[in-house]
Amino acid sequence: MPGANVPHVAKSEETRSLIVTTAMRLFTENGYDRTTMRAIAAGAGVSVGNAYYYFSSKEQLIQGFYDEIARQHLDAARDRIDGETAFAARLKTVLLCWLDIAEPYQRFGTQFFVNAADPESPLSPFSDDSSAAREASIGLMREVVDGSDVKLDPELRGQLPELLWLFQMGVVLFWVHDRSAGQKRSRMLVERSVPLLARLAALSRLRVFRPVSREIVDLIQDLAKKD
Amino acid sequence: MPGANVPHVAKSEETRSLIVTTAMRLFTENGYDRTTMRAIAAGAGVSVGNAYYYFSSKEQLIQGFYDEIARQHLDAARDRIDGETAFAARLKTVLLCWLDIAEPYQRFGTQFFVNAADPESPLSPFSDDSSAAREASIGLMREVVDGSDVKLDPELRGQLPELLWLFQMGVVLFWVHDRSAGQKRSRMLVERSVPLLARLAALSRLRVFRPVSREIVDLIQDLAKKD
DNA sequence: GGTACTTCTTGAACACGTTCAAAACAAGGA
DNA sequence: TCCTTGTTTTGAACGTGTTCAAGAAGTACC
Repeated sequence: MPGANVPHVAKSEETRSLIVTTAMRLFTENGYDRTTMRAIAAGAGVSVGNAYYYFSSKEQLIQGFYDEIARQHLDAARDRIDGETAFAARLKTVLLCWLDIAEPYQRFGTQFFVNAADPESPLSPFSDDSSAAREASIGLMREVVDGSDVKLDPELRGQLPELLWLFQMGVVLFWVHDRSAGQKRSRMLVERSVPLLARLAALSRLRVFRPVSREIVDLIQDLAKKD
Repeated sequence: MPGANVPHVAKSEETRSLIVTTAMRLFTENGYDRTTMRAIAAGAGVSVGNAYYYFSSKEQLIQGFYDEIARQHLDAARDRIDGETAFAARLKTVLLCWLDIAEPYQRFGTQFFVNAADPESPLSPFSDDSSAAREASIGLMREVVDGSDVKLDPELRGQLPELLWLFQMGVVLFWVHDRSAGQKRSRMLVERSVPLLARLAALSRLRVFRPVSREIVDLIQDLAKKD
């Protein structure tokens, strides 16, 4: 039973965290590829085999790190959109907030998202292993919509958080390829695409646009089935 | 000077092609990861070092293969859209044609596109090394637009081929993650999204929609600058 | 305290992609 | 025929991620 003084459990958790901390430090210092498992183990003062006892692969080591970014983003974004009621402003804030938090890690974040692009990898944003993080992110987008005063086709409203999450994945994809200073191209993408999205969403209530809007929602729903 | 009977040059080219052929066979048989460079070399009856004399890496081996798919797609798609004048039909045909041609290779195609997701990799669709193939694909999309009778906002018309190419990249991304039999989910995506795109494109001429449409085009143009 | 059981740790060994110095081969000129 | 120069081929060796049998350390029960 876990308690305040159960030394062996604490020790184990300590070793685990020591390994992941060392790994993150070395990744940021030298990049993912140039950091070897031997170096991580040596830096943490354990054997290679021990690192593999806690993490099943080198890839796995960054999962914890990914969770950390996601957690920071949720907290910071919730804080920043509090009180704001305009849909576009809320969405823009959430996305820019992600760019802020992820900025220091872009260098090896790239490597991370390359691994994540593998559909077989548990790091894929679409995988079962990522479903908790994914649901949390979609939940944030739901807050963005629900906390705003935007008027929407009700059909669209239910689906919108998921669509916004997909859009965020698109922004991340762009960010991974973004080599501009301070990722200012990614910021431009957000600054300018968000108002457009907001206008498109508003247009969804127009009669000419409605059937198209409905069909888009239907299609996404069908594609999401059994995935 | 290359001629009909310059045996040593022919020999070199023969070895190169023998290696790539063997590699492709083994990749399709066993998958990319499970095929070792040693196995490829052995299968081709050469030494490992020799394979590296012709191809600088294992990744590089699939570049030739990628070019082959692209070439087949260009030929087959041009053939299939000949005579068709409806924009939606032309676009749908081109995209479904790609799915047809790529189908046998989905198994290790996945691995290929994972490598391609790395922005640093020469295999990235956005890299300089891929610019020739990229331009060819965009050119095909231009044929799709120009050979059709679609009426468009002229601002949009110039940019549309590039946008359609981007859309195709999106379809490929979906396809990579598609585990359904015969990739029927990807086919559904194409079948149903293309008519929607066509309707959206047509809507671009409506007064309410125009400013939005213009801004989208501007944004894409700015984002494409110096990239 | 001794004994069985689980958790944790080790480092040698393996398989793979990749490199490289050296050898083999080809071709042209003396 | 021998020498020179450039191309092609070799396979041992290196560095890497990963595995695994073995042992050490800790825990629980008698």
